Amino acid sequence: MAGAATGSKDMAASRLLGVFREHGYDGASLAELSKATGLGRSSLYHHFPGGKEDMAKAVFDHIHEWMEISALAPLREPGDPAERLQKMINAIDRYYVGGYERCLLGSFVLGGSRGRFQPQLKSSFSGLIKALAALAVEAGASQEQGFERAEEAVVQIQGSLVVSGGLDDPAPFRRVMERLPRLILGRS
Amino acid sequence: MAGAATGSKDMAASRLLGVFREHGYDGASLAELSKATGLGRSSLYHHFPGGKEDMAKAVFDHIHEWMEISALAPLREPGDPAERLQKMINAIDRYYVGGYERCLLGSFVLGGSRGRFQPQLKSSFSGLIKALAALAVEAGASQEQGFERAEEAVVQIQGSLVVSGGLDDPAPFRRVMERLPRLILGRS
DNA sequence: GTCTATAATAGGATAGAC
DNA sequence: GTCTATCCTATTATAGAC
Repeated sequence: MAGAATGSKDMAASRLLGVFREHGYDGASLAELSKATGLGRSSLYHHFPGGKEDMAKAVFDHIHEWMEISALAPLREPGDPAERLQKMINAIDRYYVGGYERCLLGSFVLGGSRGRFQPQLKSSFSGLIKALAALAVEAGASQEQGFERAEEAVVQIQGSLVVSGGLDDPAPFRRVMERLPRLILGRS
Repeated sequence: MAGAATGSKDMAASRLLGVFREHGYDGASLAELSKATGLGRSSLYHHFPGGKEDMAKAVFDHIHEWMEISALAPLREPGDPAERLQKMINAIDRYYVGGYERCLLGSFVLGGSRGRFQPQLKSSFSGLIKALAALAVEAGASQEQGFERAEEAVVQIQGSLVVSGGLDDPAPFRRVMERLPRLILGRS
C-alpha cells in the first residue's frame, strides 16, 4: 500500500507540512504543530520521539512520496513527452496553489536549518533535475543540454516562488509555469 | 556622506546581516546578534529600541543602500550597456560569494517573517527588476520585453541561490551569472 | 495512544548603575 | 553608550496517570 496518502502518520505529516511551510523550521513551534495536527504535545512525541527534527524528517518523506507519485511518475510513463510534462506542471501548479504557497524545500535551504537536512534537500533537488533531464533527452536534447534545461527549470520554479512571494504577486510563478514546456522540450 | 558604509550603526547592520543571512529571522537569537556585533544585549536595545524587528529593518536599509550603490548605480551610468551590466553582475557575484552565501531577501520571503517585512521585500525586488528592465530597453528591447527579461533575471538569480544551496554546489548560481548578459541584452 | 502536569531552558526585553 | 542583573514569557521536552 506504499503510495496512498493514508494512515494517521501520513495524515499528520501533511498537517505538519502546512505549519513548516508557513513558519519555516525555526518559526514552527510545538504549540502550532500540536494545534494543526490535533495531537497533544505528548502524542506528538510518541509518534516523533526526536521532536521537531523527527517531524521535519517525516515531512520530507511525505514530500518525497508526493513528488514521486504526482510529479515524477507522469514523466516516466509512456506517451507524448509534452503531455506527460504538462501533467507534471499541473501537479506543481496545484501544489503551490498557483504561486500563493511557499516551498518548504526553499524555506529549509534559506533558513537556518539547511545543515540539518542537507541530504534530504540534495536528494529532492537532484531527483527532480534528473527526471526532467531524462524527459528533455527523450524530446531530442543531448545529455548535456537535457541536464542544463532541467537545472534551469528547477531554478526558475524556485526563483519564481521567491519573487512571487516577495512581490506578493503570483504572476512571476504563473509566467514560469507557462514557459516550462518550451524550456524543457526545446524551442520548437 | 550618504553612501559610504561607515559609522558604527552601519557597521552593526553589516554584522547583523551576517547573522540573519545564516540563521533566518526566527533562527537569529539575541545571543548571536550580540556576539556578532560585539554589543551586549542592552547596547543592542539602545541602538534598536524595537528589538529584533528594528535590527532587521536596519539590515534592510543597509541592503537597500548596498543595492543602490553597488548594483544599480552602474546600470544607470552612461556608457556601454554590456559593460555596465557586467559591473552589476560582478557586484552580485561578490555579494553572494560565488553562490556560497544565501540571500536574506529570499530567506525572509520563505521564512515565517514575510508579512512583517513585505513592504521592504516588495520594494527591493521591484527596484531591482525596474533597473534591469530599463537597461534591457536601452539595449533594444520593448518595454514589455524589457520587463519580462528583468523579471526572469531576478527569478533566475534567486532560484539559483536556492538550488545551489540545496545541492550544496555553487555551479547553478555560476551558470546563471554567465547567462545573465544574454538574457538581459537579448540573444545577439 | 492520548491526556494533564511539570520540568528545564532559552529567548526576548527591561531596569538601573556606571 | 555600555554593563550587570533580572524578569517574564514561550518553548522544548519529559513523567506518569489513564
